[in-house]
Amino acid sequence: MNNKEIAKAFQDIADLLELKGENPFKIRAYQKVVRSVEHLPVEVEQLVIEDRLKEVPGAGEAITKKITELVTTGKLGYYEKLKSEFPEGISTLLDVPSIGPKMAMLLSSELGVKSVDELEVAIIGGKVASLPRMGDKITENILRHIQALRRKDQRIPIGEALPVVDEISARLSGLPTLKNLAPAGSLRRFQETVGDIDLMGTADNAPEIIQTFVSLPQVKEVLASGTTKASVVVSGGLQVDLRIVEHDCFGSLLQYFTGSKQHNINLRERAHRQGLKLNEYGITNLATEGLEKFATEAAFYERQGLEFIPPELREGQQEIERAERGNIPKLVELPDIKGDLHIHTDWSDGRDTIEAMALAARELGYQYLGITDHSGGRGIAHGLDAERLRQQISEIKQLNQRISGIHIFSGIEVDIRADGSLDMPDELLTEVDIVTAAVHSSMNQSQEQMTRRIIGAIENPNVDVLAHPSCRLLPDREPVAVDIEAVFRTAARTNTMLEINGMPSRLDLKDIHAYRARELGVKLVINTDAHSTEHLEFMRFGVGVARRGWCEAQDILNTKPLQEVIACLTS
DNA sequence: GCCGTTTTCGGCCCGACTGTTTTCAGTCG
Repeated sequence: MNNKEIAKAFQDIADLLELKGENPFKIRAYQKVVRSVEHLPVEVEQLVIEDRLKEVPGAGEAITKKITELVTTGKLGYYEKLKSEFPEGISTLLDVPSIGPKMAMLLSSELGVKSVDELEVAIIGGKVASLPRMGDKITENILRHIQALRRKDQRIPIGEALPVVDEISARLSGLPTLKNLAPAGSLRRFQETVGDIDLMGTADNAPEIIQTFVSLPQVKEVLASGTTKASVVVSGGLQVDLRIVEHDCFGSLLQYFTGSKQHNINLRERAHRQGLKLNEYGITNLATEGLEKFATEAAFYERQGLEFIPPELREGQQEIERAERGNIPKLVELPDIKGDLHIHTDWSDGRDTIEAMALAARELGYQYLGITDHSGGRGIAHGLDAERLRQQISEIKQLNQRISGIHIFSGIEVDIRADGSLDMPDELLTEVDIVTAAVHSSMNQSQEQMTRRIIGAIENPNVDVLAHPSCRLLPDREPVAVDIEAVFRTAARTNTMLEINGMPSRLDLKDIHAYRARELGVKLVINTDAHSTEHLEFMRFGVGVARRGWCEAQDILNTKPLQEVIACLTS
């Protein structure tokens, strides 16, 4: 049973306990464990085997026992019993925003409603509005939420959200009185998907700023517009909120709206033990009731005796304990990156020439660029065969003599065939500077087959890097079934690097996998998989994932200067 | 159900908003 399934079972337990009206703190305990399991870099099954469940934040004696039962038997008696106490489907009502446990139970007990569809019928039939404490406004609101739920209203990949923010920020940053404009929320934490966008800033003339914001050309609909805050929907359906606040509380406000929820809960619990109360306006000393304000987040954390915690780490894992000890890593940053080692050109399925890509890379300040076009393999458009790869190697040699200021590595993204063999003869792989291996076909293999296939490839001494290891595509294609832990252990043993692919639809390795690979001593490389010069900009997405994986520059090959990379690739 | 620089019981993050209420419960982030 994988972590996703375990998390779902415990989320369901939390929902049912809510419907039951259980102690809210008990419910919170289950929810905390759900979030922990979702962020866990290792499989819970593995922790059960090694008797290490106590390491899961929030798992105490009772929940540890329940997890063990669920993992070892595939069933959980407590969960089954709980489910039997409620009509099936009732917890799906909780998926509708504005419907909580109390209302769900009321709808179920009074009207027998147990699905969103039935709820809609009941509302239209006027049955819901006649219930106690219900009125037309509530039912209209529920209907709106049901329709939004159906429309799509799902979370948007960060690759789509960030450009929208950039565009809006560029427009607003022209306003001379607006300061500190920054996104908050899951976008700032660089989660791979975001629900909506929260922008924050400080200004003396908030109403004017808000007016400019709601009048932007990309705004399709204004949901709310006040003197300090506005909500709009921009083209593409994304909701964007802008909040203008006083300069002197900006630090605590930004911290509050950045979250995550679990991080903030943990932080406040800790503050409470110190006799302090945290809120978005600052820190209150509970004894004196005096409020201290903070213009920056760093000062806000410092006042609590904590090192600054970068937003990407604020997920309620071990970041607060680490900050207490002054032990927060110096995370890798975009300016640390000195080259890109996985890109495509018009020799295979890329758009631009090798030279155009190299010049664009030089423009970004890079020292090197690795050309890794596809091998001919199974139907990949214009893949290189042995003969064309030789030609390309020779062209790269000539280009390196002609172009200064950037070094071009020859390379190949060689296909890992279904049987685990590579789609290019070994003698040719020894002639290129960098060999990147990747799965592009037969993705439905069993976990056993796929694991053997990938491990076989990275055991080949000519393979330097395993590209996009899970092969997932956001938002639709699930990762292939593979024992990722076994892949990491093999990569560590064979000194094969794993890629963090920054293409927004991939982000693969993902954050928690990057964390685990690094922990096991695997060297990582952040690439864009660019198919055109513009795609080289995807590097920031890869860096964002690496930061969420607690990676420092030293963990990443392409933060090294050219000579070190050459030494690494030839060793 | 968890957890401990007020420890093995008695606490548990904090505030805003909304609708329906006549003082607050429910929901959300």
